[in-house]
Amino acid sequence: MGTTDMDVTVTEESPFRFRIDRQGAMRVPGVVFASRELLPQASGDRALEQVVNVATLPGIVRASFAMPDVHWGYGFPIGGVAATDVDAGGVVSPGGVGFDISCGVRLLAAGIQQAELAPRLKRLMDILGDTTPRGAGRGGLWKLSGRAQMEKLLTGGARYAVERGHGVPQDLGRCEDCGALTTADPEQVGQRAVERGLHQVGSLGSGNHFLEVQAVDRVYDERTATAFGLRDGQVCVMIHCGSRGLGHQVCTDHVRVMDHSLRAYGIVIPDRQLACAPVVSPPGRDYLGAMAAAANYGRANRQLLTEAARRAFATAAGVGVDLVYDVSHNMAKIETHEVDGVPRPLCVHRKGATLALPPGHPDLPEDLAEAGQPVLVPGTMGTASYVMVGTSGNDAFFSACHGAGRVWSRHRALREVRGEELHSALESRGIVVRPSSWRGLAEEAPAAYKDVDAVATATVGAGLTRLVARLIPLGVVKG
DNA sequence: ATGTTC
Repeated sequence: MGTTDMDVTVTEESPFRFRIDRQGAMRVPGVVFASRELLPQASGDRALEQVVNVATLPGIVRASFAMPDVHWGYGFPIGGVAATDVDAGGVVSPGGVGFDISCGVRLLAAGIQQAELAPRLKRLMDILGDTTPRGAGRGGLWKLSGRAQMEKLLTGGARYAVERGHGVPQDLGRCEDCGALTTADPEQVGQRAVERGLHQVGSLGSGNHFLEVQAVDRVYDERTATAFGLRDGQVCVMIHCGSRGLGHQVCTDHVRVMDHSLRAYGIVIPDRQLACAPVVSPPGRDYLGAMAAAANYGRANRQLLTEAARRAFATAAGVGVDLVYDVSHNMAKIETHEVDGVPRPLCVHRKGATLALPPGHPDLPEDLAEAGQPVLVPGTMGTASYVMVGTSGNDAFFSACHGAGRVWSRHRALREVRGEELHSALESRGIVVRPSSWRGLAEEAPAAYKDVDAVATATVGAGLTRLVARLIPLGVVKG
């Protein structure tokens, strides 16, 4: 038993699992999967107050969950998972998804081993650096002709990109939802969002987004790794990006609508950033349709960047690249889960958290049914990344962590780190870095993040996932 | 995260 300086009391229930008891307006308890060292208040972060706030939302069931990489975010914590009962007044909240709708990670496996690539790595990174659009406000690889074509992309996601020649059909079997949510409603994506998105398909963006060339450093589960298409020493590519200005504008627009509709639905919340509406209300349905459309934009974005990586590997190394998996870690989905022994339709918000279905789950595509759903956990520059798989004992609606999790603000990172020095330090360790800006590099310094190895240990220790493979960085293209 | 402050 311990009390934080923010007056949020956490009780250790079992290793890597802490409970926040119900109090005040909380409808359910909080549950935080972490070690004591990973608890957010250890770094002066107020995310546990946000876990408490989320527990007050209308219709929330089971608990307000936090993953080991949890940290402060807009309204909801990043690394937060919350499910509401659709048929019992449950709400959907844009803040529970985040501004970067369908931000996510895609892992590619190249047909080459680390040792074979070594003499050609610098050339590969030069090509990737030159051909991967990145930076705030920058354009992408695919310029859409106008709103009509945008609506096709918002409906078809990665599937539409592949139909237009940007990828191969096999890619779609390795995308969550086969590359497109069927619930998209492009009409709910405003004109301003469409205009911002027209020229950004196939671009990394900025902040923590990146394209990284990696090698499989260790395989923990040979059978599952093989099912995913991974082997020891293999070169991989990890792409982390989202829905750019389009997703941001969708979130902004619908937060405003819901902020104005709170009174009409009699919703009382402790923080305006939790603006929400019943899932079955017009603002709720409109947001979910727009969110799904923006999610499909994010998947198409990662599909275009995959094609750029394929061209670079073909040129620099003469080898092919296969998609391992594509996950979104900023999403809300209507899913069926048992609550008190009864299957219920729930709106599951995962913000900085991924779905992690266990082997045999009926929602898995055929070729992953036996292995389970891949969970992709990027570290930070110069650190490892993990591939994990879902497990059946996961009571957080089959959810898992999404990365290392920030501990320093961007402001503090800029005070503590110089981009040029970080670049030298990484290059001296043999990691080839192609930055977008020195400032951006400093903001994303490894010291600004939690230890991804500790996050992985806590995630597995809490029973949320099993380890499959560990990846180490060879080269980074920074957004 | 974000045409990095409508």
